[in-house]
Amino acid sequence: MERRGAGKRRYHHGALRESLVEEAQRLLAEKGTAGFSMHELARRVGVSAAAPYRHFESRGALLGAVAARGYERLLLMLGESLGEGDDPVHDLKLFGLCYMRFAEESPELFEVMFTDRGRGRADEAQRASFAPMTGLVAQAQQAGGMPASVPAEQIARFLWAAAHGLTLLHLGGGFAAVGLDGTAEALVDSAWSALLAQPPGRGGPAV
Amino acid sequence: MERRGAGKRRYHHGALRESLVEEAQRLLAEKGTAGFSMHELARRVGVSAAAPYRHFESRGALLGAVAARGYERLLLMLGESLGEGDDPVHDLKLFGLCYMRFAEESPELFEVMFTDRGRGRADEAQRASFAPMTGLVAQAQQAGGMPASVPAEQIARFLWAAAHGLTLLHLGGGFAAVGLDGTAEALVDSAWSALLAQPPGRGGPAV
DNA sequence: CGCTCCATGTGGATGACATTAACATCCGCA
DNA sequence: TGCGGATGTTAATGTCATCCACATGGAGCG
Repeated sequence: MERRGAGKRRYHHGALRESLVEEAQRLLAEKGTAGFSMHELARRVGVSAAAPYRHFESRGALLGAVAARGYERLLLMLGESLGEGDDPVHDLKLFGLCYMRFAEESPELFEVMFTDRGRGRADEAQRASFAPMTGLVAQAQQAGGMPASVPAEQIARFLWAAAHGLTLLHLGGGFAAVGLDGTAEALVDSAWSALLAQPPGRGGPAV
Repeated sequence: MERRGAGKRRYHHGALRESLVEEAQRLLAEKGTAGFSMHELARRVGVSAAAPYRHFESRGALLGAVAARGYERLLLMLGESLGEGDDPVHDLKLFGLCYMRFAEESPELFEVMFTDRGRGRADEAQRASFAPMTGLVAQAQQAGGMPASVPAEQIARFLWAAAHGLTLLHLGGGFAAVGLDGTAEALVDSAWSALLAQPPGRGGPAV
């Protein structure tokens, strides 16, 4: 009840929507996706349990907003990590690294982002964070750092999937369960080695 | 013991544990992980809401058992799909394909299997389904179908992650959101192409 | 054959949750 | 100044997970 230190308790919060999304991130990080509840969120923000429904249709919608926020942050991080390099192959690696770091930093947020079956702006955001990869791959192909025999989009999609899978197995303890593990850096490194090491002879379609 | 079709209602179910796990899979497939509830499960099996707790410590434990069942099935499928081939590289591809097919067939089960943060025999099962890959990679390396400059386990881990990521993005609509999509087969194919296509010049560590 | 015991079920709490409905406030605008 | 809708509040409703005390009945013992 002690909102605003000055003792003035306003009936109207004034910036509930925003506060909700922010606090939701914290609550999520604390309790995990499963432990997250509207009731507790409202409690923390100092508002009644029904109030959030004036701003979000449902718990899912609220989480959708949180996910959107997450995508914004991810995009920001990706942008920062890339900016300067002029080696697209290197940038692609940084991309993967950044992806993993983000997930490592806020696993629950990451989960919400990719779990949000309920649609939202999520698709758009996902597209936005994927787009740069295709560009980088194309650059790499032109620079001769990557095989041009496969469409850039296809390679990009594969790289994305690899980063995604690496990330999830890492977070979920999949690698540990199998007796392998390591930091995000080590994982991306090893993935990249596996990827760039060339099959001998010809790259024939053994399949 | 199965349902006495016309007979009397037995106070003791006789095979509750088993029935629960079975029905849970159906319920899960129907309602999804989030929609799954102990109450409804009990209702469907024709038993009181408390009964399941005689057999499982918690909802999580029940789901853990379902996950274990899932791993069994996955292992079976993997075993079947591999059996005959003598080309390890091809087998690896089949492995990925099988993985995706399984997930496509029972997305909720798949989710439960890899979401089960609560531990259980899951680790063991995961290890078991991963193990064959390392072997196949090693074979492929010896046969010259894969670069030997990288440890087999590392490559296997990477392939696993790739398959996992491909699967999740496929299921979650990630690819569709980005304007790319396709069947499991097409996805694995394209991933494999991307993987096997050789970088030109030298495979130097650009990074 | 009858009796007792324990695993397995039953009913009925408890406390949390998501979501809604009906009512209260108050901000901004005519 | 006064009013209407946006934003909050309280008080349900119905579902959930889980627990407790009691019921049942099959298995083994006498």
